[in-house]
This record gives sequence, structure tokens and C-alpha cells, in this order.
Amino acid sequence: MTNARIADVLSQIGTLLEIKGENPFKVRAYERAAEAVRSLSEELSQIREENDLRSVAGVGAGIGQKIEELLDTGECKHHQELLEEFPASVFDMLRIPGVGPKTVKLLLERERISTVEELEEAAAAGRLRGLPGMGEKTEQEMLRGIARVREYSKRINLGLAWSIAEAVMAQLREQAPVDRMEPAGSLRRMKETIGDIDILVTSDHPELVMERFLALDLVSDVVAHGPTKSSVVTEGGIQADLRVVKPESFGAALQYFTGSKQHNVKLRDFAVRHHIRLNEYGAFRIEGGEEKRLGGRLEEEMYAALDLPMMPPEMREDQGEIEAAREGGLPDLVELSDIRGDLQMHTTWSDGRDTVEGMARAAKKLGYRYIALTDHSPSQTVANGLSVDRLKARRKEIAAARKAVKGFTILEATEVDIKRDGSLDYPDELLAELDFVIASVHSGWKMDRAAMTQRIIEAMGDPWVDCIAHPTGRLIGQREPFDVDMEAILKAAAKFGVAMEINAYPDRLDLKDVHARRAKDLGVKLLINTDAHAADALPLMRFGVATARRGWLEAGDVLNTLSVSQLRSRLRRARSRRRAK
DNA sequence: GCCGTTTTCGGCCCGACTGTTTTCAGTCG
Repeated sequence: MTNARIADVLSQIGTLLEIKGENPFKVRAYERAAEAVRSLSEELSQIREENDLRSVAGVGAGIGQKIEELLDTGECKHHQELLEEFPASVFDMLRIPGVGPKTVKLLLERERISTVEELEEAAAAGRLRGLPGMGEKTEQEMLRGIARVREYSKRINLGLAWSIAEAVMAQLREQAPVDRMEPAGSLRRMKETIGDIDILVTSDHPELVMERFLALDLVSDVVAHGPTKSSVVTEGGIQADLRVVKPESFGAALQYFTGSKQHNVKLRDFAVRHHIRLNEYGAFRIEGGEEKRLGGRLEEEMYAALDLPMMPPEMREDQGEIEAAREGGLPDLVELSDIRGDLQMHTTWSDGRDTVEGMARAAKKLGYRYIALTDHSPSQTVANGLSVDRLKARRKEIAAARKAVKGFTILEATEVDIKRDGSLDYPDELLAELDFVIASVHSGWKMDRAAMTQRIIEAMGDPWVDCIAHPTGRLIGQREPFDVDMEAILKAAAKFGVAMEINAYPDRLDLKDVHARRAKDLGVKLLINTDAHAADALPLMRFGVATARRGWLEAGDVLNTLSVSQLRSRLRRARSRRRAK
């Protein structure tokens, strides 16, 4: 049973206990454990073998026993019993804005309503207004909520979310009297998918800012509007929230609304133990009933109030960052400006839109010192993969581009297909002539776990393979990752000295954050590449760097922060080590 | 149900908003 499935069961238990009216702290314990399991990089079955399930933060005796039951039998008695009490359809009801566990319980007990459809019918018929705490307005609000869930309940990928957010902020900057302005929420933490866009501003004229916000071209629907907070739906169907705060509270609000929720919960817990209160207005010391303000204008002041350094937003997931900060062990995360080259891109020779020289000029303009041209290999017929002859023919154009673009290195490279049996789509003699070889899977997605894992490990044993590209093949929201034993693959990468790619393309972000972090722990080096199919895709690098930062990577963990000579010698050393094996 | 630089028992983040109330419960982020 996968971690994701186990996390779902734990989270469902938490939700059902909440509906039941159980101790809220018990409910939170299940939610916290579910979140912890979801973001593990190792499989629970493996952790159980090597260690104790209780080594996972938030998993104790009770939840540990339930996880064991799930691993052994695929089911959990407690979960099954709860599902008999409350039908699974209640999870859909909880997705309606304004409907929480208490409401679900009330609806079930008093009106026998257990589905969204039944709720819609009852609200439309005015049958809810007799219930305690409910009136006509509540019914209308529920109907609106149901409509909104049906229309907009989707998350979008990070790249799209940023393009919408940047458009909104640019229009706002132009049309409204805003001073400071920052995105917050999961967007600022650079999560791979975004539910809604949070923007925070300061202004001397909050009402005017709100008025202009609601009137922006990009806004297609207004969900709510007040003097300090408004919510709209943008053209892309994604919700955007704008908050206006006072300058002296901007840092506090930014910290607060950046989250994550789990990070904030733990931070506040830490604060309370030190007699400090944190909220969206500032940090306060509590002394004998008196409150002394410690700060709030800058985000750093919120952390400084607790004697902690500021943790980068990408780390704020309650994955050990607060503990690391306390011990002075925060990593110095890799930054976009550390990146000196991009080692996966495609040109007009295969399925790219721009020429060799076009890609080189664009990369140089970004401040890079080198690129690798990784056009596809022959079996990628749909992508116009290069035959051996065409691969050789490409050299002429590369030579010309090397002359034309001075002070810049163009590596002759390939993205070679890993065939079903783990062999490669070009002969070794040819790969040996190339500066850089990236290998990847583009076929047979549905292979079983053991076979797919073996297939990739086989390819890593080839002396000329420098890197595995987009190692799980996922397309966020479109295609599931391959079923592979990532732990085994990362261990093989460490053994063979093969780099793993973080593909920066926002649909991929593959490796993902937790796997990148695990790779680092195992001593594997990473490469952050855009896989650009046109020059204008090269700036997508920022999303790959963000993913690396979410995986706690430092510049030293990422090979394309090296100079070209350092990179070459490292690749050479790894190749000869593999040849010796 | 979890957990320990005040604790192996007794705590567990915080405030705004909404609609329904007449002092507050529920939801949300």
C-alpha cells in the first residue's frame, strides 16, 4: 500500500472523527500524521523494516498500529467502522465552502442528507431554514458554494499560477495606489500546484485598491469583497484573494499568509512556550498580563522575536525546518543566480522551435556560460528523433554556433531513450563521442514496478549515461508517475555516480521536492534543467530551482552550478568510475 | 492521539468573518 493511500485513510479517519464530534486534538493528530506521511520520501513499508514507524513525527502507538494494519491487510478496521457510520459521500459535502463537519453532522442527523445533490435540493426547497443556526441566507450561500465547487474546484500548476498572479499584480500596480506588494500562500512557497492566488499589499487608500481590484480586466467574477479582503475568480477560473494591511503589519501578515498552516501551527506552539504571541499583526511578548510589541513590519522580525533566523518560504512545510533553524543548521539554499548552465533542451533538429544558435544566444542572455543540446534519439519518431547520421550532421551547425556565440560553451549531447529492456537507443561507441548524455523513459509507462525500476537502473549502469531525465515521467494533473522504487533508483544513482534531473518544466517538476531531498541525503548529485523546446522556455528554470529549494538543496548539490571545466571533469571522473565497474 | 529546554500528564495556534444570535458557534486560512 502506497504512502499516498495510507495518508488518505488517515485523513479520512480524522475527518470522520471530527464529524462525530471527537476531541479536536485527536482529530488534528490524524490530520498531522496524514500530512507527515504524504510528504515522506521513503515508503512506510521500508521505514517499518529498517526502523520504527514511530520515527515519523506525528505517528505514535495508536496511529502506528493502524498503519501496520493497512500495510498488512490493506484495510483498517477503525476506518471501515467509521465509514459504516458516515457514508463516503460526506467528503464531497465538506468541499462546499461554508460546510464543515458540524454542519454535515446536523444535516445527517436531522434531515438524513448525505450527498451534495440532496443538500442542493433541500436548500433550494427552503427545507434547511428551520434547523438551528440556519436561515434563508445560509441556504443561498450553500447553493452558491455548490455552484462554485462544480465550476472551479481545481488546482493549477505553478507555472500557470505565476503567470496569472504576475498579470494581476502588474495591472494592480498600474491602476491602484499600492505600496508594497507580495504574493503569499502556496504560490510563495512554490508548491507544485496552487489552489488559489494570495496577494498582499499595503496602501494609504485601501478602499480604492479594493475597488480597482474588483474592476480589473482579468476578473471574471467577484466572490466576496470587504474593506481589507476581497476574493475574485480570474479569467483562468482560479480564485485570487487580495488583502490590504497596514505597513507596520506587512511582515507579520506576509509570514502569516505564506503558511504553511502546519509550519505556522508549530511556530506558534514554539512561541507560546516562550511567552510570545504571534498573529497577523505582529509578534508580542506576554509579561504579567502586559503585551509588548516586538515587531511585524518585516517578516524577519517575526522569526527574530523567537530568536530564529528566517526560513525561506519554500522550506515552510513543517518538515524539520524549525528544528533546523533552532540548531543553527538551516541549509544555504541554491538560488537561481547560482545556475550557470542548462543541460536539457531541444532544437529544430528534433522537436524544438529554435535553432542551435538561437538557443545558445538566449541562454547567454540569461547569464549562463553553457548549454547542452539534448535532441531526441531515433525511437522518438513523433519528436523527430535523430538517426545516427542526423546526430552527426548536427555537428556542423553546432560548430558554426560555437564560432558565432563567443565566450560560451555548447555541449554536444542527447536525450537518449531507455528502451524496455533497459538498453539505450544509440550504441555506446556513439554515446562515448558526446560531451553529455541524458537518458530517459518515453514508452511503456505501464510496466510493473519491479520491471520499470530494473529498466532504469540498467541504463544507469551504462558508462556513458551522465544523468536520468524526468525520472518518474509524471505530467502533473495529466499523467501519473511511473510506478518505480525511487529509493532503489536513488541508491543506484549514488552507486554509479549518475546525476538525477529536476526537470523545471512546470508540468513535470520531476524529481519532485521530497525525492530531491532524499537524493541529497543519499549523496546523489542533481541537475536542474528546463527541457526547453523553445528559447522562451529557458526562464522556466526558476521553477526547477524552487523545487530544489523545497528539497533543501544547496548549490553544492546541483551540478549545473559548476563552471564548465569543473562540470566536465566531474562527468569524466564519473564515467571512468562506471567503466571500471 | 501525540509529545516533552516548564510536563510521562496535561496541554495542544490564532484571529476574522458570517449568520444567526442576544452572547456565540461554525468555518476558514
